[in-house]
Amino acid sequence: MNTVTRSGLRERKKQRTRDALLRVALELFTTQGYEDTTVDEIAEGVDVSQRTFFRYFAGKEDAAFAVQEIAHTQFVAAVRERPLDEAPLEALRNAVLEGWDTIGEAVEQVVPIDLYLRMCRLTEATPALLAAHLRRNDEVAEEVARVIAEREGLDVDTDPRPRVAVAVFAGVIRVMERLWGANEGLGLPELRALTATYLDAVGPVLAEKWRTE
Amino acid sequence: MNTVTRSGLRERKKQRTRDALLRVALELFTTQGYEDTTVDEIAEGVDVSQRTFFRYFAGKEDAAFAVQEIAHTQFVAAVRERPLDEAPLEALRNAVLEGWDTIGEAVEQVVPIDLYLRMCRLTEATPALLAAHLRRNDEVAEEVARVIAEREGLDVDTDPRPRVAVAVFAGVIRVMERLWGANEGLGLPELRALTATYLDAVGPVLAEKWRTE
DNA sequence: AGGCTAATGACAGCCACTGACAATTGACAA
DNA sequence: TTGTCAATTGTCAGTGGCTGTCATTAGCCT
Repeated sequence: MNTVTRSGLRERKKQRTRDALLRVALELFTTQGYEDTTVDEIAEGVDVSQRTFFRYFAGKEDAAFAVQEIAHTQFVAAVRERPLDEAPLEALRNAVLEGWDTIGEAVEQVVPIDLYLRMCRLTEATPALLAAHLRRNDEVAEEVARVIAEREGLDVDTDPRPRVAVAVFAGVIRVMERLWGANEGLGLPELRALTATYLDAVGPVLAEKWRTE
Repeated sequence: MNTVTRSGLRERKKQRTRDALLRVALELFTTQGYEDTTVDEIAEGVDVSQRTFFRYFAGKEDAAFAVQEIAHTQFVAAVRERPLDEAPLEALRNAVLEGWDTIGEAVEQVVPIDLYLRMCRLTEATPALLAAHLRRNDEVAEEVARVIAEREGLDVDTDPRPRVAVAVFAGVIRVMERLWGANEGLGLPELRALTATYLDAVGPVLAEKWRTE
């Protein structure tokens, strides 16, 4: 005769194991490098078998991006909730800037924010991780393109504009990521500012001539 | 001392081995899938040891992109040789369109062009390959950004415009790649036309409002 | 308490990839 | 032509990511 514990002991235990694996994984990745960290080390650090690690994560890579996925989910949701009177690129811009403001608390519920930022840097510096990151970005772009198309009442497979708009936007974000990865010690506020600066650069880029003399 | 004698028996033999490995690899990839093809199978198909395969290619992935790299190299070269009076995006556009016209002969010297096109489709459909492809694109983008910056006499680390321009361009190309991958049976001419169409869509995308009613 | 089921560990095996060393084979000069 | 040198290759052993299988453990429910 137990009060209906919505979250059984089982569920809580699973959650704790997953969190522990994630934290240990990111900690090891960021301190000794992604390639130089074995799954056995991670599992050992949480005192579970290697097999258990693979029951929680599809692979090493999956653990590396578990936190990033929070950011992606949040961004897509933000785009969905933008007022309909905003133009597409305006909505994307506002959504990403809003994201920089709220990402902190969202991430902090799983791992320290500092760990997340270090992981981002590592991604930029590790070829295998960068490749995976770009592919995930590509998937998010497709999802966002569908959202934009729906906002504008367009068919994403007929009208090229939604996908092109998102591609342009994603490209600029990517440039910003690269820049951030290259410069040591830029925090979230600087990131926000950089994003705005780079998005503002899109207009001038399309001008015919850049040279003034 | 003859400097011309690049054609030692040794050199020719090596070249033949490499070509054979490449052809067999792509043939197997495109017929039975990338993941379902083992390096042992490829090596066996050329009658060399697995170890030898890894002496010619850094990995399975490397073989999959050996041909694509020809296209990349050619594109970068084309951008470099564009007349200086063309605006940045104009130069990129012309370079890529010119690339579609000449890619055929360049590729055909190594593998049948049809094999290359099938490989491109496979890349789009195989997550691991798509990730690697996007990373390589990213590298090319950085290289091209430096070329554009030099053309315009700008410092690529100070002025955001070269990288942003290339990112916008690369984004549009990516959208086109995805579209091409989704539609069966589009050949090179259609690809060329699609590229032009999508590049033309960039301007309208930046307009404030898309909805006309 | 005892049966049911989900979570785990232990083990075997596949595949990509690497280092080391010995065998082979083209290149080149005596 | 032959012997020496260096490049190419094969063999073998080993590491690490990842999966299937099966027995064991541990939460849950009556």
